[in-house]
Amino acid sequence: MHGRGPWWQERFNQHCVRVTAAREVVINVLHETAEHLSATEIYMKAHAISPEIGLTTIYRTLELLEQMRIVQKFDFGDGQARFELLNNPGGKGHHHHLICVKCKKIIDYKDFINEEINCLGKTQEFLSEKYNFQINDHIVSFYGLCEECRGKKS
Amino acid sequence: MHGRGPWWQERFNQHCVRVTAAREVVINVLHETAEHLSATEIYMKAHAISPEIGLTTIYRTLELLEQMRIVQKFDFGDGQARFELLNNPGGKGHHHHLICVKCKKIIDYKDFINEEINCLGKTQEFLSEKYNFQINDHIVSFYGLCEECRGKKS
DNA sequence: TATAATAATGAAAACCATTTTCATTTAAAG
DNA sequence: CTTTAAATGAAAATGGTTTTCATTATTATA
Repeated sequence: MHGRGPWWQERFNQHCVRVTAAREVVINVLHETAEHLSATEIYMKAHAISPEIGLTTIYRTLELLEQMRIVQKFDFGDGQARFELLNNPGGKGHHHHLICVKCKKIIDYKDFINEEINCLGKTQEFLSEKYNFQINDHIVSFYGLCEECRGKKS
Repeated sequence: MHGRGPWWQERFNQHCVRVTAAREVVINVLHETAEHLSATEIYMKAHAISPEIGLTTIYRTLELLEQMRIVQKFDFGDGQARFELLNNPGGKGHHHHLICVKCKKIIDYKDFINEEINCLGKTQEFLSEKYNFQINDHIVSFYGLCEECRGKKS
């Protein structure tokens, strides 16, 4: 069923985008950690593997991967974008977020995912048709204050 | 049942935050448009009403309102944060987003909103207890490519 | 295999949204 | 009215992200 090469190869082909060393490194770095990495963090890890890769390329690659829906970009409010591989929404690694707006703490959760996925799935199907969108994935985030921050002033 | 003064007055009191002219203006500006305004756009509108209000205050006010959960901050990927009043999640104005990752087009939708809210409500209750969070609201966003962008290269 | 055409890259500079500093003003408490 | 702490504006600094531009690598074509 599956072709040769990694799962994302096909996406590259669809988008007429070349598979380069830098892009493979970025995907591998994300695959190894897969948790909320910033562009700079990705750069440092990638740089450790292939020192010739520049920060600019990291940014360009991440933007590309985002548009190909291989990567999801997040803003948790701490001033820098963060990225996660999104190989299979609805699959194993998929999770949602619980975010403290004061200290920016983030909790990944998977509880009730089935019910949520079910419900979101219906919505996705509907929206996809109504607005003629090719929907690939979604973000669900809950916002509030964690225990420690609830006490604080200002 | 309701006290005197606008609905957000109580929040200010809870958080020991002063009600100032600038803050009222910001809330009013958001109340009038209530759609995806950036800090600069809010500044311009606020400035038109009260020219003594500076951009810095706009930023500070927005951060404050975000922490008090009077305002929700969004990142749609166009390089600047955007803000919406979130007076009543589950209420009339509440909506979710459908975002094109290429052209950054945003569609507000309310379809299936009740089912989603319903389903998310259960999750919220569960998470709230499990992680001891005071959850005030949520974001649901679908990502993909719109009709026009699906054809484009690169 | 040569050659042409296009895409990808790195380094440095530019950009620009957001934050910080600091001196001043304003609001609430006693 | 006085005191104390919070809020503000202007200007400067910050720092994540993008652009520019010259160079290199990749794919298509002859």
